[in-house]
Amino acid sequence: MPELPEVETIKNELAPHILGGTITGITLLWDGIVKKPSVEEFRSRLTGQKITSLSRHGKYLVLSLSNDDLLVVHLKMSGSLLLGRDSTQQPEYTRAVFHLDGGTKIFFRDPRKFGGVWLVRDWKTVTKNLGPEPLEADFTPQVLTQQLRNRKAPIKALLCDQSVIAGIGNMYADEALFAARINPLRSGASLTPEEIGRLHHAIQQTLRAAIGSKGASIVNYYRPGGETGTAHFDFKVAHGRGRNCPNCGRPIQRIPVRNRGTYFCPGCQPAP
DNA sequence: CCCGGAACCTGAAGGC
DNA sequence: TGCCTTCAGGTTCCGG
Repeated sequence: MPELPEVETIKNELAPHILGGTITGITLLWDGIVKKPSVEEFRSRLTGQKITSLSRHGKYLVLSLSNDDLLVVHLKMSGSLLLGRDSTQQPEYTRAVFHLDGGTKIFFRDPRKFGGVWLVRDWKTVTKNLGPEPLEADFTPQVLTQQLRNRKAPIKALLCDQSVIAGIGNMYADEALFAARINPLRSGASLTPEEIGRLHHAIQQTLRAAIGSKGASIVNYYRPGGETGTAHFDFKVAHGRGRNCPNCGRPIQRIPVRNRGTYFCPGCQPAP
């Protein structure tokens, strides 16, 4: 499931292969992957454009093009962008292929058809209300305090809310809360300044470590070269069904929070 | 504005 | 062996 560390890794590993390349054509195997504009306009505006830069905003990947259009990509839960050459066999569940001059291909593989691409002038029209980037210098404990102020929802749900913080999803929310020793059901407003300080540190630490490990390959995450990441080997609680807490040895618990599987240690993260 | 739940979508895995 | 249920979860939409 691509979250911030996975999308960051994809951006970094895609860049050297596609930066400066020109899109010569698009093969669509499932039209529904194009969210905006129409399929016809998407194809005509994209063809012939040079890729001038890559950036990431939250879980969105943005390719800047020479005509000032932006190709915005969201992989949602099961999407991957795989590099290939002319001779490469098309992976199963490929929904779109971007052909570049020189023979490079980018396969958008997405078994569950949740992902999408947009061709827009301003990426903010796609990402709507994106909160602060957790790894930017301006993401301070004060900013986190402000984002959680007066919020009654469980902190787990708030961490996964892209308008509160950009880029965190189910896995890293669980990991950050464990590292900060905060129960996922605590309300945002109930956190003390000390707990917010711990959480702020835990979020940055968890995301940075995961980027260092090239992302977590629990299910359906592949890097552009087809390799997996290794961040999940460092997970303490996330997807820890049947395992014990590495700190205190108690069984890791799984509870639903906003219909999402939430893993935590009842000893290290005491109930509210 | 805030909150929680449903819907979207399909393959993998486990139970009986 | 095969059918059924559960799980995986990012985002948007809707009702209260």
